[in-house]
This record gives sequence, structure tokens and C-alpha cells, in this order.
Amino acid sequence: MNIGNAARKSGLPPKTIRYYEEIGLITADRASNGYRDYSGEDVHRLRFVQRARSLGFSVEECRQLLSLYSDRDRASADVKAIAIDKLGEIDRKIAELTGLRDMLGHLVSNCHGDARPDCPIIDGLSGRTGH
Amino acid sequence: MNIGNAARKSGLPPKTIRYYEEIGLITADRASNGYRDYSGEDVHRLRFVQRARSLGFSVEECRQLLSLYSDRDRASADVKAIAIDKLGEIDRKIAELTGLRDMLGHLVSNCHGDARPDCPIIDGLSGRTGH
DNA sequence: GCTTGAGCTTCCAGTCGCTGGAAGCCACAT
DNA sequence: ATGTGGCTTCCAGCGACTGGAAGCTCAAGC
Repeated sequence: MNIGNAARKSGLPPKTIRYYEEIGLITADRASNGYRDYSGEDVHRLRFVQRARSLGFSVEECRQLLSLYSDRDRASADVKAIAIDKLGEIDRKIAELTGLRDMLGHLVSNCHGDARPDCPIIDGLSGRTGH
Repeated sequence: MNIGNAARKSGLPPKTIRYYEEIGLITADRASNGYRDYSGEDVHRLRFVQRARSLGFSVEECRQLLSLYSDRDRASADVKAIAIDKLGEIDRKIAELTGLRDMLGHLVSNCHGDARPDCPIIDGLSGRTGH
């Protein structure tokens, strides 16, 4: 199967698939004409990576997960450990963004937003509290 | 004031301050020995950018905000528009991360996490539902 | 058989926002 | 005089792609 097909089936752009090969994440066979040739299993791995990436795993984590995925004898605990780490990271990120949202939301709601130059958002950013 | 001092007062590393100068965000005077020389107002701007960056504004947005910050006659509505955009972006990001968290959390809680190779996380990523 | 267009190949460069390191100048203390 | 630390410049690299150029291959239409 050509790269375009594999791209359609995996949900990854061809460029990205070539990049993954370049960094040694998922390498394909080559046909006699030099084209990359993807098997069903290759596509499976590509989709696996696509899903893992969209779940926030880094490419390096995908590499780990792929090797765990291929290892029929690995313990589920190994996988769970990685996933739990990731979960904590996501939680931290959500908390950070929520704090950020509250602060910015506060600034926005205090800004009258008209033609006058007086602006609590700018004041807040500049460190002046306005009190 | 030397760059090290400005760095301490603004909360930005010297490297970052030089980078900001390189991209024309905040440029400092030069002393006779070639050292960058920061005024109190410069430090104010640096801290302004530091805060805006930590609130999730991109460097380009900081550039806009800085020009609005320096413009005594701009309308607060101009600033508010940028901030509201950013707020929507942050909300979208939070929603995305929350969905992600739920999905990954679901996978994790279904994984027994012991020495057995059977693992719902891997199965979930590979597209097999397990039903 | 020839042309056309799409799809494939490689390689190089750019994105964003820094960050690290090397090489060399400058300032101040001992 | 010597050391130490801070300053300067420039170059390279991070992560994860993405865009573009130049050139090869394939399938279809005439």
C-alpha cells in the first residue's frame, strides 16, 4: 500500500508518516520502484501512534508504547505507569490553564471595553493594581 | 542597568531578553562599553511581557499589547478584543484537555495494572474496543 | 505512443520561543 | 598579574512537524 493510502487509513498526513520513518518510529518496506509499501500491520501502528499523539503522548512516549504494544509478554502495569504519569501531567496542565482563565477572565470583566483609554487589562499586565 | 539586573527585576532570563531584542520586541540602549543598558521603563516593559507570556499570550500578541500599552490614546476595547480572543482559545484548550483526561482516565481505570499482558490502554489505543 | 496530472521520492528550510555552548571582551577583587 | 564572573556575538538544537523545490513513476486519456 502506498503512503497516500496509508495516510488516509491512519489519519496522518504523508509528510508526518515520512517524518516518523526518518526518526525511526515506524519504518515501511520499499516496493521495487522505491515507493514506501505499508502493510495492514504498519497502518495499525500508524493509527496507534495517531491516537496516542492526539491523547497527548509525546513521540518518545509513543515509541515506548509501541514497543510495549509489540511485546506480547509485557505487564499491563508498565503501560499503566506511563498512562498515569501522563494523566497527572494533563491534570496539572488543566489546573494551570484554569488559573490562567480565571485571571484573564477577571481582567476582561473589569474592562469596560469602550473608546476610553483606561484599561484594567493593560494595568493588570503592567503590574499596577489600580487600587 | 545591566542585563543581569534587568533579568532579576523582570523575571526573565538574560538569554530571553536578548532574544526579545533580536526579534525587535524590546530594544535597550547601549552603554559605552557595548553592554545593554536598561531603564526603569524598559524593565517595566520586560515584566509586562513576562506576565503576558505567562498568561498564554504569544510573542506576537505581546507585540500588539506592548504597542497598545504605549499608546496613551488607544481604546480599551482594542485591548479587550485581544484578551477575549485569548480567553476563547484558553477555554477551547481546557475543553480539549478535559476530554482527553476523561478518555485516558477511563482507559487507566479499566487497566488492572499487574503482571498480566492484557491491557485495556493498549487495546484502546490500537482501536480494539474489547467487546 | 505521448502527454498530462497526480502521486511518490529526496533534501533543505522554516516554524515558535527559547536555550545551550563556544569564543572572546570587560570589570573588579585579590 | 590573575582569577572570576558578567557581558558580547554567533551558531546550533529542541519538538514535531510543515512547506516547497526538483525530479522520478504511474495510470488514464487521446
